[in-house]
Amino acid sequence: MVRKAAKAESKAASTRKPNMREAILAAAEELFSTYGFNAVSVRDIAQAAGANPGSVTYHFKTKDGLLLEIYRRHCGPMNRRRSELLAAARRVRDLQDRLEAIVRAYVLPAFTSGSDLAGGGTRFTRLRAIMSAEGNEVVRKIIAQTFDDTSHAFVDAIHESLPHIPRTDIVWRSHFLLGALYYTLVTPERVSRLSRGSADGTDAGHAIEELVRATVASLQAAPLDQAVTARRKTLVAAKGER
Amino acid sequence: MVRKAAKAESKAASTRKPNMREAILAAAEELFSTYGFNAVSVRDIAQAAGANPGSVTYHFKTKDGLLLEIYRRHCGPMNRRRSELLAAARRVRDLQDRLEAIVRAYVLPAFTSGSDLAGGGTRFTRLRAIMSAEGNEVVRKIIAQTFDDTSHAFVDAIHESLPHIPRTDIVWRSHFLLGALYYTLVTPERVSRLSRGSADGTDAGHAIEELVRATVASLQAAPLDQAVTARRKTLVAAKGER
DNA sequence: TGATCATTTGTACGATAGTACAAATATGGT
DNA sequence: ACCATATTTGTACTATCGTACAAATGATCA
Repeated sequence: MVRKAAKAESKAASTRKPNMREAILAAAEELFSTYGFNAVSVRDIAQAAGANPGSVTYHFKTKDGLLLEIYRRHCGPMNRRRSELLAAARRVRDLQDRLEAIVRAYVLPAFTSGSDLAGGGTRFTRLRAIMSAEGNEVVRKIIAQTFDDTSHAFVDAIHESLPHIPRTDIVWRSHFLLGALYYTLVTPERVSRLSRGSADGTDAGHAIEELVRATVASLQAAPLDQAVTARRKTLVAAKGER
Repeated sequence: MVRKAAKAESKAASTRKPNMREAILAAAEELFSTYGFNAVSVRDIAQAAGANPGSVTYHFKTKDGLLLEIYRRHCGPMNRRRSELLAAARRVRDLQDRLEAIVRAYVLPAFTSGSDLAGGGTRFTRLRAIMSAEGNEVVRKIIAQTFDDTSHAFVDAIHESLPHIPRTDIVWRSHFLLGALYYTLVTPERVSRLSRGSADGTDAGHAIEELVRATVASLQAAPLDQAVTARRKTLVAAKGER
């Protein structure tokens, strides 16, 4: 039915689909990032794109190939943007300001895509969040070979701004940052619900600010080793914890 | 386990041999929490449990019903444990200690299940993480009606310990906590990888400590509204020192 | 225009999905 | 031991999955 309507329209106005390949990519990105990879069928994507299932096979060979292409499309611009912002952040003199700039350089490109239109970055990061949960094998390889370099660069930069914090703790806290970022994009309505309407989880700008502030504070916290010893003094009557 | 209905008619299901039912539940929990709900078939579960596909239908009617039962099995004990720990935490005098105890009361039950075997809590929380990403409708209802109460209670308790922080910020930061918790359980190997082996992402005990410390620090951070003005002061002070 | 190549369509195939259901079997009360 | 019922098994039905492939259609250029 959709196909028929589209066909009729194209005949009447002679407005062909400019690029079916792009339409399929856009539809797949939207559907995958909303329902997950496994829950979306090739036919769903084709229908949403106004295309034929066979076209998907033609352009991307397999469903995994389609996912791969989506990643290829976004990873480059996003990590390039991150590198730029990170380089700029490194040049900030004030240590406190520099740390915040570094965190912002990591978070910002996840919300604003450098290549696509409105919400492109958010959509792709939501997709990454879902894929990391579903544990797709194709994605795992891309992540390891594309994002780990970036992550290492950020950990190093943060470590420079916080020399007294062990690298291990910085890794943990950066990991928490990514988890918080993912979760916010996956279930933004939860924030609205829990705050009883006083906060809007879908407000990307506000989410970034909250996330940056919380992360900077967590990064500056005393590392565990010092914490435990400092804590031991007052913590005696609680539990016989090892 | 042998619950007997008091002389009721045929409908009372007295489970004489809980083995198979339990085996199916355990297998489903393990598979769902590893590969996601959509990627696992009823036949996979049956085979892993050493059962017949028909048995799954008999005991749980549908695949969704099986998922529902897994949630029912864990939600009660976990939230009860949380309430206990939260009540104890509220009685802590020192505000700093109290805040940490509250956060710990939220995190701890997610790792250690009160009802099941070793790793039961971790497994179930991993399942929750995956389900929140996949966006299953059945689960969404349970979450909203079971976990939001608990979440509200924790936000309130935290707000009592940090009266000067607006509730909205506490909601955001608690949200980040849950995201970090989920992500750590879903991809623990990433921590090991990024830390180049100096940290073990699967070490639940250590993960808890890192998470609690980071979260407490983030909760204590100046709220966003005040951030700008507070920042001005330190900037001026820093200028004066140099 | 007609030939050539790229793309889209339509359809089909084998595999697997969730679930239903009758037959077979195990179990507990009397 | 017998019966009633709870459970397990085996199987089949329908729907949908990813993908392949030939035919139809569109576009490009000599």
